[in-house]
Amino acid sequence: MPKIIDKEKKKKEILQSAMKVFAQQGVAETKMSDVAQMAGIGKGTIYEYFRSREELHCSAFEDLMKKLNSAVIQKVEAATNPEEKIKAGFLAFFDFASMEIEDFVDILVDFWSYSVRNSGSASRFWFDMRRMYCESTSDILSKGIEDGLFRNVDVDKVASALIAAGDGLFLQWMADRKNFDLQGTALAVLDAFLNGIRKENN
Amino acid sequence: MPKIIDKEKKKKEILQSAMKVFAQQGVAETKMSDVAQMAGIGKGTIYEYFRSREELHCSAFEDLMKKLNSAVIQKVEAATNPEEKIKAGFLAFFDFASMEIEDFVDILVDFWSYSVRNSGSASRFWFDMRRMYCESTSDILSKGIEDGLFRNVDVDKVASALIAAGDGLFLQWMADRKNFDLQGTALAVLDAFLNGIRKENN
Amino acid sequence: MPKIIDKEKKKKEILQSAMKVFAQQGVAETKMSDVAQMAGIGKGTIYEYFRSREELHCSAFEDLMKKLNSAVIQKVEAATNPEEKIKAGFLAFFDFASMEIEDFVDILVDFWSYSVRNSGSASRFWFDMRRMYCESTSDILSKGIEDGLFRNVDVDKVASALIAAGDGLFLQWMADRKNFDLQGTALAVLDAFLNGIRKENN
Amino acid sequence: MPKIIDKEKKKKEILQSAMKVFAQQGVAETKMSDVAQMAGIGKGTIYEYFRSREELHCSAFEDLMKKLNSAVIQKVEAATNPEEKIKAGFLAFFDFASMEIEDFVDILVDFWSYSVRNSGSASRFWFDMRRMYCESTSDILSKGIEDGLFRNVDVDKVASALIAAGDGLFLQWMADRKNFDLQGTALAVLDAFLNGIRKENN
DNA sequence: GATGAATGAGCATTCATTCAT
DNA sequence: GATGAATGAATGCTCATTCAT
Repeated sequence: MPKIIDKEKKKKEILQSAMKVFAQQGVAETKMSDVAQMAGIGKGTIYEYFRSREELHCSAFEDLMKKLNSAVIQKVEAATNPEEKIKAGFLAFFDFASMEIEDFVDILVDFWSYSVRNSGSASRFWFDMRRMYCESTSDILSKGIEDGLFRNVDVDKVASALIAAGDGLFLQWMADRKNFDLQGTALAVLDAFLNGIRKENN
Repeated sequence: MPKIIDKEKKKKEILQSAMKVFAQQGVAETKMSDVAQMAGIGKGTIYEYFRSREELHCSAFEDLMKKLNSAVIQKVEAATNPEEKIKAGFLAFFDFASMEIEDFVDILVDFWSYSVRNSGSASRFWFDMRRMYCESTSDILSKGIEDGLFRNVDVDKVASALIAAGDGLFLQWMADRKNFDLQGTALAVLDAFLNGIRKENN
Repeated sequence: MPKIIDKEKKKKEILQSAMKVFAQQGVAETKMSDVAQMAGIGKGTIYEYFRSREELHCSAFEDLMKKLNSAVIQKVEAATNPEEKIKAGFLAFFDFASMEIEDFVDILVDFWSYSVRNSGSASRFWFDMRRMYCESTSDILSKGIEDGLFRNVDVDKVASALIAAGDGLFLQWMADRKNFDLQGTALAVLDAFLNGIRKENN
Repeated sequence: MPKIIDKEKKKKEILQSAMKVFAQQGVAETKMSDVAQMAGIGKGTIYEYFRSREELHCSAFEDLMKKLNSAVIQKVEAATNPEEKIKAGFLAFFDFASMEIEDFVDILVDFWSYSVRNSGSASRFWFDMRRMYCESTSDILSKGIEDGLFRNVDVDKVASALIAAGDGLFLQWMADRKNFDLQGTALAVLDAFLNGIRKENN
């Protein structure tokens, strides 16, 4: 079934082009013709692969989330103890953002903006991912408490706090990418957090 | 004997209506006619008070920032010691968001989205406010270290982390306002932070 | 009845202001508010004196025509023989244009444009004036032929030609006021015309 | 296999429709939707071929000027002696106006009006054409003087006068097309002019 | 399947006119 | 009478989407 493979491949190419344009000029300012031009195809062709502008937008979001997700999971699974897993997951987020998709980060805020207001599939992706991160972080924290490494904190809230700080740092960085020391501040945040939950006799 | 109108007052009324509509349907989706209808005036009247849609949008942003700002400052100044000031400032942000302007919070993400991409006056407001919060928080932290209350942390980074966590929590809450315990999580975040920087013998 | 006099005076003031603005920015680009501002009055006040923008425009045209008309008639009547009358009438048109209303000439083309397309009162004014000039010129020419000064030309057509040349010169001048020698060319035109109709033994 | 369209041809069709509407209701009163309706296409389609209303207007002007120009040049070149060339050029203008584009002539005054006030490309076309006519007429007059056919007149001024008379006649005709004998008056004007410059012993 | 010409609903903005004061 | 705040009809232009080829 070579045709299906081609279709999937072309769809991805269009998506990549769309994300490039989304990143360069913002989702709101991106016209279907811009995407077509960037992809080197005709405007109509996009509609062979995406039902509408909306679907293209959601697909781009979904794609971004999936990539981010797998990057984080991979790092977390590679780490060997709770504290390292927390660190790995937290930093992986920023590694991904600043290294792999450098040019695409701006899209995220557009997506956030969009997600807050919509209950569509795009929103669900973000929401689900966040919940997953929280749960995953909670589990790691619970394991750490169980292992006597962490104080007996409210794991759900601390997880939420950590994820929240991650988002917030990201936001700050986006607003001032040139001057904001993302990695350094992220490490400081981690340090503050871990000091806050680490058992004192450690 | 011409009609005498309190132009400033009417401008504010229109701004309030605009913010209501921005909050309900998003900045991008808000039409000038929606604002006019919400304000109970004609479309043309808006242009008597705001040069353009853009100016209306920026004014709304500016207004929100100013209100938020003064709310936070007031609470911080009322607190008497560094830890209380940190707490007061952090929580004031959420009090303001969830209590005073409840219906308007959605606008913030739109503004964030807008600000990241624009270097116009709207962006500057957000950026300046954030910098001010960071500096103000840094000062409080320094004072706390000086007073022997906090560990000798990198105040700028911790301040950044705290602000970041605040933004992130806000974002999470916005995405799931019904289920997310903003106040509780905020307290947990604060607790984690303060535990992380508080001198252990305290 | 002093009030009526005041009304008439104010109406004229508004008209003058309107013509100034018409001349500066063109009839099409002139807003009622521009006229009001130029006249130093409120927008609404214009409507106390003119039923509509249209009426203001027509009145301006009418006024211009009347002034031009009386200037020409005066010069013609002051001249003593047919050739001098022809010269006087022809040149009076340009004297008036370039001296008395210097700043207002641009309005004329707008009026022409308007008149061609409309059968309203503005159009009629121009049309009637033109007809009057032609008739008056024809009469002078007839008198000249009768007196043995001019060849036996078709007076109506020559009159038409002269008026036409006058309009055309005016148009050329308006298109390039800095470089076009209106008086000189007008004299050359007159010379050519008069040579063409003058009895050769003169 | 995309639809292949003769873009140039369609652009001309739209231009023709635009000129029809311009002629019927004036440039100022013509809406883009009127043009679209006349052309039997959608509003948006016009913008596929013309960047803006302004460009459409200029293109119409340019087109008219070019057509008029080539018509005149053709007639002049076909004539064999100076007097015939002068006649041919002068009458060609009116032939063209009254025969070939009958319905479109009204546009000219709008264009004149527009050109007087603007220094854009539309204005330049008119201005350049007029200058060219004057120069061309001057050359013919010079040749006639050289050949001993014409008196030693100021060729530039006489040329200007002739062109001016042409424009003026045109204007008169436009104002009263039904009753004004354009051809007859034009011939009378020519006659008057030629009599005025012709060497008396001819 | 691919295309891009065509479309028209939709929106920001303008401005002549009105009318309450 | 004078005013100017208010209005909303009107318009140029955009762009997602369609569909004939």
